[in-house]
Amino acid sequence: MKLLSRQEEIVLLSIWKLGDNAYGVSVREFISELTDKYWSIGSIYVPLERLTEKSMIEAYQGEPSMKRGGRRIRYYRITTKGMEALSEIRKLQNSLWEGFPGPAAS
Amino acid sequence: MKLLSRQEEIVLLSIWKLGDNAYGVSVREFISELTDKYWSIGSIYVPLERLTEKSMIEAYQGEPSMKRGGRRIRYYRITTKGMEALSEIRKLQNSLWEGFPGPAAS
DNA sequence: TTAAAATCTTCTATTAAATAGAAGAAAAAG
DNA sequence: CTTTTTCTTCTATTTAATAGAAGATTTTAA
Repeated sequence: MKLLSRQEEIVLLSIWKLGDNAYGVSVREFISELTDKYWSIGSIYVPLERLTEKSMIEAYQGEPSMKRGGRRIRYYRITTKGMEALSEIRKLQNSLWEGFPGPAAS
Repeated sequence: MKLLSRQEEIVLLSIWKLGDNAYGVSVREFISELTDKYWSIGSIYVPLERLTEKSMIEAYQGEPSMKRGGRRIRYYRITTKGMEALSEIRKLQNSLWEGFPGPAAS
């Protein structure tokens, strides 16, 4: 299996962390706060679509009417395949980073 | 500063690990063994050149005559800037992966 | 001493991913 | 009913990853 790209890793983990509140806008906010960087709309939605095509995440519709103005929300959840891809990249990272000085992983 | 790409992370850390034996072919071998995957020549040399342009690594010539047939070897070492980029990406990974089930980082 | 083989890098083309943001859809608020 | 908000779709552009042929340099072997 091909390795996860950086952005795929970040987006996947964000979805995992956001639980039942993972959708385009919330993922973007989460990543912005985490990295303290600007992220364009496309830099979130394009990977979301690609990860969906690869079946690493799947989309589902939220409740028909939720508070606040806006379009119907397209939520995402991570799939088994997505979790496997994360585990694989983590194993690689563990080998690669072994012995590196500085703060250890949490 | 822009985040390191996946391949940049892998190549940088390989150079760091290989110490005074880091050059194109040895980096490629190292990564192949680590990942148990095929890596084309270009998938190593292209990032090496880009990292050099970005001053995250620097090249130096090896001894004029070393054993084995072959062209003069172009060795690399990681720079301060390269180490900083690694530290930055590691910090991000530590936040991102916090709480993820499975083997912790080493 | 030349030819062949080995080791290594340069070069360039192609494919894939990241980044950017305008435009539009849907719902709530005024 | 118009405006404002929230959210996604779409598509263009830039950047990175992948591939491997070709060429350079050195050793080995004939």
